[in-house]
Amino acid sequence: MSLDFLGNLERTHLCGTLRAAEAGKHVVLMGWVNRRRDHGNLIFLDLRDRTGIAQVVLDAELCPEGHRKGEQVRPEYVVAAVGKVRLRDKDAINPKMPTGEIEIEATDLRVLNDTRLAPFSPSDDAIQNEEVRLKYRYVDLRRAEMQQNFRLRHDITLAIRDNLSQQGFLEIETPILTKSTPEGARDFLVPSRVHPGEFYALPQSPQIFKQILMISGFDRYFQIARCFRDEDLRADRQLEFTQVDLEMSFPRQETVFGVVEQFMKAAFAAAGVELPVPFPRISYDESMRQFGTDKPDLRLPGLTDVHSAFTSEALATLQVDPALPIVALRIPKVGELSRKEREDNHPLFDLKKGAKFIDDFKRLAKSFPEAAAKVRELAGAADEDFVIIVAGDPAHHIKASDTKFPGRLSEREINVYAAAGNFRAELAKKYAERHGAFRITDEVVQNARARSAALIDGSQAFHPMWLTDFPMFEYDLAAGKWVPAHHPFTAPIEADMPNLVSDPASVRANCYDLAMNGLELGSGSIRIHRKDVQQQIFASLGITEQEAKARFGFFLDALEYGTPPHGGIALGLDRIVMLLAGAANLREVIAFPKTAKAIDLMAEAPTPVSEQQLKELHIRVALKS
RNA sequence: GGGGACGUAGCUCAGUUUGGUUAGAGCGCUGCCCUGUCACGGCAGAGGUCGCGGGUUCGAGCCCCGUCGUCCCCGCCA
Repeated sequence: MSLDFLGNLERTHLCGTLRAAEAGKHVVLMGWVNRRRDHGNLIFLDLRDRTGIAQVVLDAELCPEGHRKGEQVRPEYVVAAVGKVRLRDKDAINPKMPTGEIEIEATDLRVLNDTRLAPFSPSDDAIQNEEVRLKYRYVDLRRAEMQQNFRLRHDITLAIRDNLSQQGFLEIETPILTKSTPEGARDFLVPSRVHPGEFYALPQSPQIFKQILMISGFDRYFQIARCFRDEDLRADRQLEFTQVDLEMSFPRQETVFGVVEQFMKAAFAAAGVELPVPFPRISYDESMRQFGTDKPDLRLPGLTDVHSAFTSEALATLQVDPALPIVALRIPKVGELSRKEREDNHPLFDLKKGAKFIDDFKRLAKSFPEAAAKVRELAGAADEDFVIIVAGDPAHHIKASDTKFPGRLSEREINVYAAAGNFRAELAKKYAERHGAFRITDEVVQNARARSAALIDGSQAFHPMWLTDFPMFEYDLAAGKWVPAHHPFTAPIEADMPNLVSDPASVRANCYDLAMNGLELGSGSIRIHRKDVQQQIFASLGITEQEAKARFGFFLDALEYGTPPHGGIALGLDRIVMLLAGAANLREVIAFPKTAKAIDLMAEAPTPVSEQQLKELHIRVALKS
C-alpha cells in the first residue's frame, strides 16, 4: 500500500496516558498497530506506544479515507491517528484497560510505515523461543514486559546515582582500554595498531583505577561501570555486565555496609519495594554449613547436620565417610517421588565433589529405621517434605584429613556442603511450583510493578545477607602452597595479621559479599594501603618482588605515595534489576545480550575480520585444526 | 572440557511409549463477509527438507550413530 508522509503532524499525546478527563480533546497519536478488529464499516485499531494502548475507531461514514486505509493496515504497521477523544458508551467500556473508558474517533489516519511479517507478535506474551526473540530483538523489546524491565532498570539506576551522589560519592569514568593483568578472569584483548604485538585489555572491573582515585584524594568514588570477562556464561553471567562500583577512603567494614544498605534501599524503593535495613550477616563458614553456598537463598530451609542420627556401624554399612559432614536437605511440600522421578534428579547432583547422597528413604528405613526417622525429625520434615541426605564419599581420592587445618573448613568439607547446596538450589528451582517459597517474591514484584503510591513490604520476598570472615588463603593441594582466595590487595583482618606467616590457615580476609535470594549481588573488601603489609602478603604467597613489579608495578608505585586506608565494593546492577523484575535470567534486563555460547544472534557477532584489518593490527590467525 | 533438557507449520505444542495410509491442533497469515469489538465473529484457503548428516529396515518424525543450535548446571568466573 502507499505510505503517508509525516508532514508537519506533531504527536500531542501518548496512547497509554489518555483518560476520561481528556474527552473532547483533539489528539494526534503515533505508534504501532497492536491489533485490528474489522467489523466491515467499522474498524477498531489498538494503537500502542511505550506508554500503553488506546483504541482508535475508524468509521466508514465519519472518515471514509481513514477507514479505507484502516482496511489495509496490519499489526505492527506504524501509524498516526488524528481525531477526537470521546467517552465510550457505558456498555462499551473496557475495564481491563487503563484507557478503557475512552476511544479515539478518527478523522485522519496516516500510515507511516508498513512491516514485514515478524516471526512473532509483540502483543503475544506466549513467546518462549529465545533464539527467535534474540534474533529479532527489536520486535521482542516492543513487548510490554520488556519495556517495563528497561523502565525499571532506568529507575533503579537513576535512584542509585542520585543516592550515592547524596552520600557524597563522585562519579568518575575509568578507561575501557587498559592493561591486562594475568590475575582472575580471562581478559578480552584489544590489539594495538600503533604498537605491534601489544595489547590493551578491557577491564574486568575498575579495581586498580578506583584504588588510585583514593590515593588521588577523591575520598568517595562511584561508577556505573561496564565490565568484561571472557568466561563461560550462565543465567546470571554475561560477557559484559554492569557494576555499581564504589570506593571510599578511611572506611571500616561497617561504613561500606551502611553506604550499600542506603543505596540498595533507595534502589528497591525506586522499584516500589520497601527493603528493611540493616541487612543480616553470616560468616562464610556458617553459610557453607547452613546452606552449602556463599550465596544462600533464605526462602527455603537450610541444611541440617544429621551426623548424630547415625551409628558408626550404620555409616560403615552405608559407606559414608564419618570424618566429613552428613547433612540433610529438605524441600518442603514436594510429596513422595517415584523411583523414576528421583532418578531424573540424579544428574543434578555433582558427583565430582567427592560427595554422595541418599534419597531413597524407604530403603534406608528398612535397614536403619531409627536413623531414617531421626534424620527427618532433625530436619523438621513434614510428611510431604522431600528429604535427601548428603555425605562424604570415603572412596574419593582426596582424604578428609588432607586439606584439614584447625579452625576452618577443609576443602573436602566445603565440597560436601557445596554438593548439598547445589542440589538444594537445583531441586528448589525444579519444584518451585510445589513448595511455593518463591511465590511471595513473584507477588511482591508484580504488585510493585503496578506502582501504587505506597511501597510494598519486601521483607519476606527479598533476603539480603552480608557474608563476612572469608578465609584469606586457600590451600592448593596440587601445588602444595597457599594461594590468595581474593585479589591480592585485599587486606587481612587486623587482629589476624600476626599469624600471616606462622598460621596462614587462620587468617581471615577483610572482605565481604552481599547475597540475596541465591544470587551473589556484590563483593568488596578493605584494601591494603601500607607497603609493608603488601610486601608481607606477597611474601606469604610466594610472590617475589620482581614478579609483583611485573604484574602490578605502577600500582605498587602509587601505593607508596601517601595511600589512605580505603575500601569499597562492586554490586551487579544487572542482577539487582533481574531480581526486581522477577526475571529468571540476565537476558531479560539487558537490551542486547549474548547467548550461552557467547554469540549476539541479532548483530551476528563475533565474526572473522578482513585480512586488511588483521594486517594493520599485526595479527595473524592460526586456527587449531 | 563434562552432565542434563529441548529442537515437528511463522509462534505454542500434540504425535516418538509399541516404526506402518495423505503428519495434526490452537494462535498467526491470505481472501471474502460483518457498525460496538477489545484474545471480535463467520466462511474459505495457503503454509511442513519433522534441526542437519549418516545408518538399521520392505518402510523412520519415531530406533541407532554423529553433528549443529537454544537453554540449565559443573568446571571456569581473584
